Amino acid sequence: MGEVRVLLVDDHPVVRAGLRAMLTGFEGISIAAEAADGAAALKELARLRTLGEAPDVVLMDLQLGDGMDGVTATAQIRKLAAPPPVLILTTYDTDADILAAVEAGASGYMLKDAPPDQLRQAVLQAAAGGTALAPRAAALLMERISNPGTSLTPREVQLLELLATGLSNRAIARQVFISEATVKTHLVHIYGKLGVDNRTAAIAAATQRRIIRAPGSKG
Amino acid sequence: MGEVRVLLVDDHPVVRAGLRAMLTGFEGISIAAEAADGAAALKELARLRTLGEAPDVVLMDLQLGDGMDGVTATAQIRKLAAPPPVLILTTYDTDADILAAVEAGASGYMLKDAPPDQLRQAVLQAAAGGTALAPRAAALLMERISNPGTSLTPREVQLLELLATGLSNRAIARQVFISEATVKTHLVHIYGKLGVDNRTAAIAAATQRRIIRAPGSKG
DNA sequence: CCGGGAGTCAACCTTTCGGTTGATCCCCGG
DNA sequence: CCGGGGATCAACCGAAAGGTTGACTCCCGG
Repeated sequence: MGEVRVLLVDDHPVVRAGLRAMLTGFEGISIAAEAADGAAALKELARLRTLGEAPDVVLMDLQLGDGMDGVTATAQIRKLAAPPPVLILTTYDTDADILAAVEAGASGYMLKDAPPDQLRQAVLQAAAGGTALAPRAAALLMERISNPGTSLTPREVQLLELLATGLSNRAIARQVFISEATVKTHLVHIYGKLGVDNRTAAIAAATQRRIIRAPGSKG
Repeated sequence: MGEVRVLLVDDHPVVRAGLRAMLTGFEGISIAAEAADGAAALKELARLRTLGEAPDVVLMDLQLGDGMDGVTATAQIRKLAAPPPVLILTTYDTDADILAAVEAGASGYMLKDAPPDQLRQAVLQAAAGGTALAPRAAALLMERISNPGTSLTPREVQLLELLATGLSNRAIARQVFISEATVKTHLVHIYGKLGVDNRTAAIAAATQRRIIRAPGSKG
C-alpha cells in the first residue's frame, strides 16, 4: 500500500518543523501539507482533495493562536463528506480539552511529549480508522461512563466565570439578579463537584480542567 | 568566521527535532548537542568544552519537566568560567518568567511562536554577545526602569503564585515557613499594589497582567 | 401523576479573610 | 551612621465567606 499522508495543523513553526522531520523519518508516513490555523487547515484540505491527494489523517493541535481553535477546526472537518480521521496532538490533557476533542469527533488524543514511536503508532492507527488515546485520556473517558453525575450545570459554570473575575458573592448576586444566598448555595455545589472548599481553589481547579477560561487569557 | 554552535535544551522531543531541523537549515548555524533537562545540559556543556567544541550559545526552554527548571539551569551555566550566552526560548511570556530569566543571566527571551527568521536573528545576536528580546519582554523591562515603585517584590510574587493555587492563608504560611500574620501582611501589600481588595480579584489582576501564569498551567 | 434535578431563597453559625496599628530585624545606600 | 524598604510577627475587629438545614417553584421524564 502507499504512504500515509498527513496534514499537519499547528500554529508553532518550530513544532511543525519537528513533526515534519520526525514523521518523514518514519517508513510509510509522509506530510501532505501544513497549516498554522483552523481556516488554513480547511483550505488545505479542500485543495488536497481537488488534487486527488486527500490526506489519510489530520494531525491537529488544540491551541491554534488567534482565530479558530483546534476543537472547532476538528468539528468543521468532521462535518465534511467522507472526512479524514483527526488525531489531536497537543500539550495539555485537561478534562475539558479531551472531552471537547472527543465530542468534536477526534479519532485520538496524544500529547506532544509522547515518545516518537508512540506518535508513529498513533498516526498509523488513526489513518487506518482506529483510535489512539494517551493514558490519561483513556482513563478519563472510562471514568466518565462509570461516574457521570459530577459535571457542572450551565448556571454553575456561569457563576464560576464571574467568580474568576474576582467578584464577591454580593457582586455576583447583583450581576445575575439573584440573592446572595443563592450564590452561596451554588458555590457550595460547585465546591462539592470540584472537590475543593474555597473560591480560589475552585478557580484553580476549574482553570486546570478548562471548565473556565483563565482570567485575562487570550481567546 | 566559523559556524555558530548551539546547545539545545528542551524536554520535548518534537520541539528539539523542530529546532534542529530549522536551525541547521540556516546558514552559519549548527547544532553542537542536545539535552532534555538542566542536568543533562550542564553535562553536555562540560563534555563539549573538554572536546574544545564549546557552544557559542545555549538555547534553553524554561519548562524542563521533572527536575531542574530552565531558570536554575541558566543560573548554573552563568556561574561557570567564561559562560556561553543563554537564549531563552519558551512558550510563555509572563512577567515572572521574563524577570527570572533576566536575573538568572539570560542574554535573550524569545517565544516559540516566533517566525523562523526572528529565531535565527536572535541566535546569531546572542552568540555575538548581544541581546534578543521578544516584544513583550522588551516592553516589560523598559516599563520596569521607568516605573519601578509599583512592582511586586519577589516574595510577594511567590505568595501570589501560591494564592493562585487555591491555598488558604494558613496553608500558604505553612508552605513557606512563615506565620499566618505575615501572609496577611504580604497580601495586604499585594492588594494595594494591584488595586484590588480580595484574593480572587488579585488572582484575576495578576493573571491579566501576566505577573503570574494562569492557575493550573504547567510549569 | 409523581419524582427528581435545577434554581431560588432564608436563617443560622463558624471560620476565614481584610484592614489596621504597631513592632522588631536586617540590609543596603547615602 | 542613620534612613528606608523588605520581611517578619502579634493583637484586634468587622466583614465576608463557608457550611448546614429547610423550603419553595418549575420543568422534564417515566
